[in-house]
Parts: sequence; C-alpha cells; structure tokens
Amino acid sequence: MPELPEMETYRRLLSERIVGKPMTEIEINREKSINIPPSQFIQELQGNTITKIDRRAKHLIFQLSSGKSLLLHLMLGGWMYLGNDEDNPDRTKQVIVSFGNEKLYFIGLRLGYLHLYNTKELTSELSDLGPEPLDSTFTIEKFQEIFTERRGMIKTTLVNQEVIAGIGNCYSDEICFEVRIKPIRKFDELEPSEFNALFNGMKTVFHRAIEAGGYMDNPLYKNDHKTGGYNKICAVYDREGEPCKRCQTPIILETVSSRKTFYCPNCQN
DNA sequence: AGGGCAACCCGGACGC
DNA sequence: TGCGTCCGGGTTGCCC
Repeated sequence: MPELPEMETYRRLLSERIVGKPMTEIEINREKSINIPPSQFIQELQGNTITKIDRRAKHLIFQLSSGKSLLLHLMLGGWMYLGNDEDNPDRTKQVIVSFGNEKLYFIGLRLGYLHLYNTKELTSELSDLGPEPLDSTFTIEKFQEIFTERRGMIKTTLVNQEVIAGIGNCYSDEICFEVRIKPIRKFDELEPSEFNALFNGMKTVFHRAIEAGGYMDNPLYKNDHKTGGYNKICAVYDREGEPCKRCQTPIILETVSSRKTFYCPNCQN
C-alpha cells in the first residue's frame, strides 16, 4: 500500500516528467475524488503548470503556478499511471490530467482523493501530522521525546500519523523485523538499545525502500523498472508461511488492533 | 491515553 | 459465463 517510500518514489519520478508542463485537459470521472464542483476544479487547473511536487507523509502535494495546491492521498489501493490512451491500464480512472499528449491517470481512488486547496487550507489539512521520519531535524532526541511517554503497542504507535507521519501497515512490520522486535511489544518496555535501534532501523528501512522503488504492484509508466522494486526484497509483509530471510522460520500473521501483522516468531523478540 | 470498532468505498477475489 | 457476497485498507470518529 502506498506509504512514505511509495509516495516518495512517485514524487521523484513524476518530478522529472511533469513539472513545468501545462495542464491541457482535466477529466473527472468521479466527483467524490475531488473537493469542489468539477467545472470549478477544471477551471482552476487548466493552463496551470505544476511548479513543484512535494511530499508530506503519505501525501503528495502538486504545487500549481496559480499558487494553489493539489493534495493527493492514495489511501488503500490507489495508484497512478503516466502515459496515453494506447498504453493506459484498463482500470477505473477517477481523474485524468493531460499534459499535452501525456496523461496522468489517478486510478483506484476509493477512499483516496485529489483535493484543491489554497495555502491556508493546505496547512490546516496537514496540521495533525507528526514529524517526517527522514527529516534531518528529526533526531534521536526528538524520537525519544515523542515516544518515551507512549505506552501502547509498537505497531499501533508507529502507524499513528499524529505521532510520526508516513508509516503504514507494511513498513511498521518491516521496521520491526529490521530491528528484531516483535510489533506487539509495548513501547514502555523497550531497552534503551532497542529504542535506539528502532530509530535507526526506521531510517534504514525507509532509505532502502525508497532506493528500491517502494512496494507497488503497478509501474508508473511504460518501461518503468523502478516502481515496485521493494516487492522482491520485502522481509515480512504479506509473507505469511514463507521463510524468514534471516533464520528460515516461517513468517506468521497475527491481527493486531484489526490490522494484519507479519513477523518472525523466532528472530524477533 | 490506549484500545476496540464501525463507517467510509468499490474493485477484485471467491463461491456457487 | 454470470451473478452475488465478502474483504481489504488508511483514516476518522465514537465509545469504553
């Protein structure tokens, strides 16, 4: 599912390909995916260029030349495709933005959305998010500050966007595996060494996942060999019954606060 | 504060 | 083949 590394991969690949190009045509197939009437949405976008693409947690922010922004959240199962009608994937496309002969298809937006906001609205929309895991200002001291008083399960806390932003179901498990800690452990019972390992492991896993291209089923464009590269190096997520990459013990699946949770029962403590 | 749960949505998987 | 049913997943909001 699209979490921080997937959105960062999209951000990087799209930045090279659509920034600076005028939006020539906008097609809305599902009004629920946007936040204002389609005619107004189209009018606001048409002729604009995307000046920059930013990422905040699992959101992408398309900065428009008008000064407004498009806030994208793919939620579950949402993805994008950049191409044309010849090679476009045969799926439900809720929104299509054309850049001349190249189109950006927003696909599988069920609970996902593409909302248009001014600066003030955008700030307000993102105001409840915790720190960015990979931000250089997010230090071990900050990490300690935030997590020391937490008593809940590690898994539950890591996926809480108000505590720290960008970690979802897949990477919370991947991070726990990396540092050999069971996701169901409680934060307040972690040894100081485990606490440090968790902080470093989080950064390591995210850097590795971004480098690999994230965990995605579909390419962003034709001959895209980057997107989804993490699928094959994924350690535990969606690998129930498969051997642990460290000790060969079958990975187990458990439900933790109504979420699928994968871990190695042998080498995670 | 933490935990549990329902609601949101609908493509896709599965069963018959 | 085709129809019906169910599930999943991030987020929000509500309850205990």
